[in-house]
Amino acid sequence: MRRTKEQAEQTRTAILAAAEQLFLEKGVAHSTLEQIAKAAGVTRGAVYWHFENKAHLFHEMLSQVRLPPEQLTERLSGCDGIAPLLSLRNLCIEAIENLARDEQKQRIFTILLHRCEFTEELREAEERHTTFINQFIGLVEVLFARPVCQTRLLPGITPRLAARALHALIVGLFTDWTRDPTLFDPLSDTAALIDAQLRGLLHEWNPPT
Amino acid sequence: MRRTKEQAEQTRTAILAAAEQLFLEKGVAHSTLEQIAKAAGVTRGAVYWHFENKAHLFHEMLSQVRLPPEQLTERLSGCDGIAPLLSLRNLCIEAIENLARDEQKQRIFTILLHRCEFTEELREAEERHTTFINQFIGLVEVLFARPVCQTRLLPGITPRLAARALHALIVGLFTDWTRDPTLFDPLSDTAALIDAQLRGLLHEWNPPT
DNA sequence: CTAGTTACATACATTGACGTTTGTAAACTA
DNA sequence: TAGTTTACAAACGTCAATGTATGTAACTAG
Repeated sequence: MRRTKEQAEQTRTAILAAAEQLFLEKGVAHSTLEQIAKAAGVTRGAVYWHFENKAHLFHEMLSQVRLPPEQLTERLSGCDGIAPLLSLRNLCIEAIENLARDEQKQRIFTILLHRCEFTEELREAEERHTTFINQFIGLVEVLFARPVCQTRLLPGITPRLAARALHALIVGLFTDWTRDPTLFDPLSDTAALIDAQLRGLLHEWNPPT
Repeated sequence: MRRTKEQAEQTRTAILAAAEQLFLEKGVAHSTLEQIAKAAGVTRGAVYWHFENKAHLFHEMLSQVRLPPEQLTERLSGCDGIAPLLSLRNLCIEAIENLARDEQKQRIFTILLHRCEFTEELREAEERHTTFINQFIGLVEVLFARPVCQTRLLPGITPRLAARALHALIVGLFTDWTRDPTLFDPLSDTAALIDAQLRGLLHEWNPPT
């Protein structure tokens, strides 16, 4: 009954897909490897063959959507041109719209935000997540601190505060929307929401309509 | 070894406190009743005497900080006076500042946001949570929809969108801050952050300094 | 063609968490 | 003050989940 290499790869992705679904439905801690195996049409033997344990399986699942850190840095510090703020704005809008379009990302972010406890065994995954977030905030702060940008910040708004505000809004939108997708339509409302936030942070923010 | 009534109440609160601490450290699903009992200086017998099971214990823990729905309604629809928007603004600021001052609230909200999976057994708690959030958003939307307020909304911003934006910001700030309390100082920065958001939603938002 | 390896399935042993039951002193109550 | 109830502790039985070990058929390299 041994499978060929590409068949093995298929069962591996089947296990990942089943885990995704079960984590979403019942939470990470409450999903058992037996259930995952069954949902994938295999036994636990297959799961243990492809993954060390549940934590590693979870980790591999996250790697499917996590964009490498370099890419984020590139995108954010690459906003060099004439309009770094506009680039940042478009990046944020893109991020949310991508989430709205990619169903797998939706599932995985829903799991991250609502269906998992960051405890000891998932510490590695948590650290990656935290690192990513801090990197985002840091890069945005640096961007806001550029002379061209900083002069446009309204009184009382520091680069650091602006970066925090923007990230909080994005996280909040993700959180609310994954909890209840009928709350708003990311594909039509995101730009207005991001622009509203930026309008409150900057002088004369007039983005393209 | 039987205790008096008030001693019994003490062990009850001791169990709740121990649960709070353990949920925070290891997550809800990964905390066992045995560990909780031990941390409270009792045995599982005491836990089962005071609480039906872990889900009910969790629920009771939440009830310690959840303000009753009527109170929220009262506060929000009670913003009748001359300046409903200012009342709303102050309410939001207060909420975050309260969190910053009350360590128990911090722990419990951290658990809610980062240390629990909303699965079948916690469904009741999740529903209460969701209901509360939806009520908040609904009430804020109604507030923004009042003629006095709606005329001040910037073009492209509907009452619904404004309510979503405000809630998303607050949730994001809670989420980010409970994850890393060094990110900003709620007691000094909150007002600026809320005002920035409102400034992006409304005409001529000039809050008191 | 055959040895070795791969990709699993199956079986096993262990643990641990839960819920329940029983025991029991001390505190109430009449 | 005797009986009753309270507030637990301690012991029991059960089951589910994990990790591991073993079995095995098919693929593959030489």
